Amino acid sequence: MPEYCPITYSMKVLGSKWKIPIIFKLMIEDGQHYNHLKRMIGDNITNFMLTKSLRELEADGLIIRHDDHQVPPSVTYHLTPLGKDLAMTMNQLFDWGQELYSNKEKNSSNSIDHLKQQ
Amino acid sequence: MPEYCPITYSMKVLGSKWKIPIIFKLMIEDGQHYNHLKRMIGDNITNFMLTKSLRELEADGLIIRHDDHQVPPSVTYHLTPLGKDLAMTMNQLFDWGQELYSNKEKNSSNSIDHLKQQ
DNA sequence: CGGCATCCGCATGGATACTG
DNA sequence: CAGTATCCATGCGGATGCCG
Repeated sequence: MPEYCPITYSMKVLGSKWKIPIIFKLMIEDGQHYNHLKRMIGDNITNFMLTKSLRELEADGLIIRHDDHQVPPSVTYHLTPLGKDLAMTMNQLFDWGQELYSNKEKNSSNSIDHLKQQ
Repeated sequence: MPEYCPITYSMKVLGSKWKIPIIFKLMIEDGQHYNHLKRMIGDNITNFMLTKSLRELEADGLIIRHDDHQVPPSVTYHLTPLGKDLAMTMNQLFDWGQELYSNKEKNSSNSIDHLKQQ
């Protein structure tokens, strides 16, 4: 059964744990090498998950894997136009995330204020 | 350890399976009753998951639960301003999802074309 | 350098039955 | 009508080790 809602479909493609960080890093600097990407993400991603995520992003047409066929291996990853089109949406999600966060902070401090008044 | 990236934070809040459909339905028609919402989503969501999702969305400040304290029970769910602020982002994700989908279709038909040429 | 193979724990989500 | 309470399956993601 196909996925009819484009939003749900987008969430499926972007929703796994490391996809957004990867795309975000490639937006900052396109054409990064595997290990450079890994270091930028923070080194807490395993090789397995990084490779898996990159292959899926490639299959979904968001990035392109460029292999120089050298020894030692040299592979770079680039955003496709489709991948780059995510920039605007990312910015909006970023802004909304900050709003969400400050909203939560506000609620927390309200609870603290409530305690202080006792 | 807090979540420092607002985008990743947003994805955590919106990422579970039924959150987006729920918000989307409330955008179409705000103030829906529990069972009406359930029917609109398609009846394949269980009571357990719907309740769980609604409670989490409420805790995150995206929706408000309004209980009329009647017998029989009458409960409606409304989007908060924060929830409504998602509309623009949703629209962009919708457009991008369609782009993503047509991109995939194109690749599929290319494969078919390739086969046809043999 | 840029991966892949394997095993495994745990969280997410589903099925079913029951209730104020 | 609007939920709860349990139990259970699956799959995502992590840990570790090996490879061309």
